[in-house]
Amino acid sequence: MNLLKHPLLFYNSLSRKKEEFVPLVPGFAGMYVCGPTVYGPPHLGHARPYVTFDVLFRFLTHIGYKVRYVRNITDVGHLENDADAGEDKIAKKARIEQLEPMEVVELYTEKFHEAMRALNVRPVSIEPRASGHIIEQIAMISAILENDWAYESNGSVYFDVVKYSKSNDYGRLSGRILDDLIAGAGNERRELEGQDEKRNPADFALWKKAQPEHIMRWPSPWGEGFPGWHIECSAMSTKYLGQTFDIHGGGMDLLFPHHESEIAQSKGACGSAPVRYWLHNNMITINGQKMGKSLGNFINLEEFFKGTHPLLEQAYSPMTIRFFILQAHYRSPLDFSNDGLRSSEKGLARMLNASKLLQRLTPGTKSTSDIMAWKNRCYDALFDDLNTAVAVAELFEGVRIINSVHAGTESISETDLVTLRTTFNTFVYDLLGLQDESLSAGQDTDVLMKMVLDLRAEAKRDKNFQMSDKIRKNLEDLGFRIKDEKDGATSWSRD
RNA sequence: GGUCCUGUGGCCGAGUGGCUAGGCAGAGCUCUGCAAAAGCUUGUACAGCGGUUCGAAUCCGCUCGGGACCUCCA
Repeated sequence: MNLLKHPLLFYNSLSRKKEEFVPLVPGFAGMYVCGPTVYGPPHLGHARPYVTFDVLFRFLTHIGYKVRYVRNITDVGHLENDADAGEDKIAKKARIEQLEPMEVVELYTEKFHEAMRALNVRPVSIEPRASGHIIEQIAMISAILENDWAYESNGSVYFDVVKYSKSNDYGRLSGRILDDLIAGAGNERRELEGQDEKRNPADFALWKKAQPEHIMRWPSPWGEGFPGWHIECSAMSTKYLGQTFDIHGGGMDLLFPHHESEIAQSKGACGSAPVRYWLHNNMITINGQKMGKSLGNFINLEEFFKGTHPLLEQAYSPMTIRFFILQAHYRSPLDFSNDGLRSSEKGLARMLNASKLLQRLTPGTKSTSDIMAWKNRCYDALFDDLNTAVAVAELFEGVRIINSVHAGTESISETDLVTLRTTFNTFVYDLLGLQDESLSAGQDTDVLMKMVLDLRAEAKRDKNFQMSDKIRKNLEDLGFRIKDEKDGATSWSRD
């Protein structure tokens, strides 16, 4: 089976339906995902897109694509909506903590990377920083100005949405109608600084003049300032993936205005639509409400790993979080709950246990399950809009087969066993990116455990169950769970 | 107010015009010195009300509930 030729479907936010993925250049895939704004610690909401698109990255690579995956670090810009409107978020945080802005950026960039490593999110191909691409952003703004899609006003540059929309479908991606935006602008909109500089409230900033209190600032043809809220992604995706590229991903909350503006900027600068397939993951909610920085209801990933947040009844390991996310389809909302996380934790343990069992399964003469059909269902799930939820369900069918063969109620042929092993391990470890966190016990522990279990086996042979049970109990108290297998062997794992 | 999404068994969560999702929890049985695990069996859900259809949880309409975006946010 040539996996590269297999139809791969994506739900494209632009067309609002599933489309077959056809890359711009056969065999290559360009992918851009909006990265984090590094002015705070990463929270559960961050985990979703980065885990989701990590799986996509892994899957595209697995089926034979040469993938360039670009995910930015936003370390400049973005206005705040409080009394200090107009001030750079990062600058504000810096002032509060008495740090240089770049110190804040470094701190939270590293925190982000730590969390990603813990979640086994693979490093991306290129991770550009907005602050390192000021020149590119200025160049793009200049191009937009030259094409007359923007205007300068009091040291700032704004994109002329009204003019642009006369010959372009501004609002197509987000399903917005410009008249509605303008109509709603008068009452519902907050008083953002600089509104009076705009020709129309729907216009958005490409470059903002720096206020005196603004610490992060760069020189530009329009004076000292900082880039607008959306231009970095356009500039960096263009630089590393080209004027038009295959896949752009991000959270649904970025549809408008961020991604809508990206399209307008790219068309304004280059004349062509930047993205062929727009993929958006849904939100993680808490008590049915979006978990987000602005709502203040987020739980940091570190708090999950340590169980330190008041809403958490226990700690949840990175792999539990990852598995929890993958058990839902990326376009569905996912509600946080202790019960949900706990069931994911148990389910994952069962799956990884089966994986260990699989390595020492012995083949029989024939197979009682259709392994090829099962394998195809696993692949079909991911080919159909990256349905990890269905893939996980199929893997549990694999778990059932593995356990049944081990228990002797089913059998498997030698060739099917090879297929089962390859497919199961490929999906669990390579594609879903799960890992067994209990395996990192170390060689010393292995040796010692073997000795202790040998002693216990001896006690059992002597029918000294009092002793064997005591050993088991003591090990359990130390966090080691042991299990007597049917074949007389004893396996162990860490809690 | 506008645009869009959504409502599935105790909980979490797939999916589809007619055929088993899956996980967790629960019940029973089997295996086992005991334990743990595992296997087998079991629950017959799709917000409500209409309509289309031979047949709808799946399509359409209405009602009710929840959410996202419209302002930085994954």
